[in-house]
Amino acid sequence: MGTTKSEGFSTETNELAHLFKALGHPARIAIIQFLRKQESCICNDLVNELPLAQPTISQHLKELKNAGIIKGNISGTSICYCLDLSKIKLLDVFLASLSYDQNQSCC
Amino acid sequence: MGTTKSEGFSTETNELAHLFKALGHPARIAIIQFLRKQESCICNDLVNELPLAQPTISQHLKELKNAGIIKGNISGTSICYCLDLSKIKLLDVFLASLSYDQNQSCC
DNA sequence: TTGTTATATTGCAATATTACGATGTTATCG
DNA sequence: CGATAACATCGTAATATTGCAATATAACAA
Repeated sequence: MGTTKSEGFSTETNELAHLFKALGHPARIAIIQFLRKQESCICNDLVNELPLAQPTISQHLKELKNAGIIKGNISGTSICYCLDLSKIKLLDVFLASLSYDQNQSCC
Repeated sequence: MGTTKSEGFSTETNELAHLFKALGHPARIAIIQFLRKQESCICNDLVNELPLAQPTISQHLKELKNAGIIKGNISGTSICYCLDLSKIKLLDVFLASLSYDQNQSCC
């Protein structure tokens, strides 16, 4: 155990969980907030922005890329990372679907 | 290590990460999907719906409650769990804020 | 070539998460 | 009262995550 049991759940459920999990770390939220703030999406100075060592940041970027939340292009010596809005939209749709039902019958 | 470093990040960043993390497991997504599907929000038969043992489900419910995503009221022998939409809305607002900027200058 | 800059990968220690059997707890039923 | 039903909690094994130093790689500059 320690392993997440994914067999009994639908593909959609598993994908949503995987995306949410990728966002479930302050460093990764901070990366996304920084990307949003940036004019360009080149983020070479992330190391100076976050209170984490360079390998740790690299690891978090990898996880976000793996989940499909950001995409990166090599641009000379640095790398250009940008948000992939299609995945964000998936999450947005899911969360929005929760607000429609107002069966507040007991709570 | 193994411990998440939260000191260097803003309160908002940490809270968002904490909420997303709570959603980062298929069982917890399934619980929320089930809550959405239900007419009433009494969810005593979650044990029959999910491919997990009762203590495991109880643990996941606790985590969702801890994050403030669901709230539970005792109702006789069973417990009534419902979504707390205010937290959902926080996430919704964050995700929506990512879609406004269209600085697709490189990717 | 040598050096520098930007990033990735490896390896590991510390800690967290997941899952579940066993066992509590609490309310209701007979 | 005792039995049952619906949870919660405890304890623990297996595995995952986090963070970083050390090291590798790759592109460019001098």
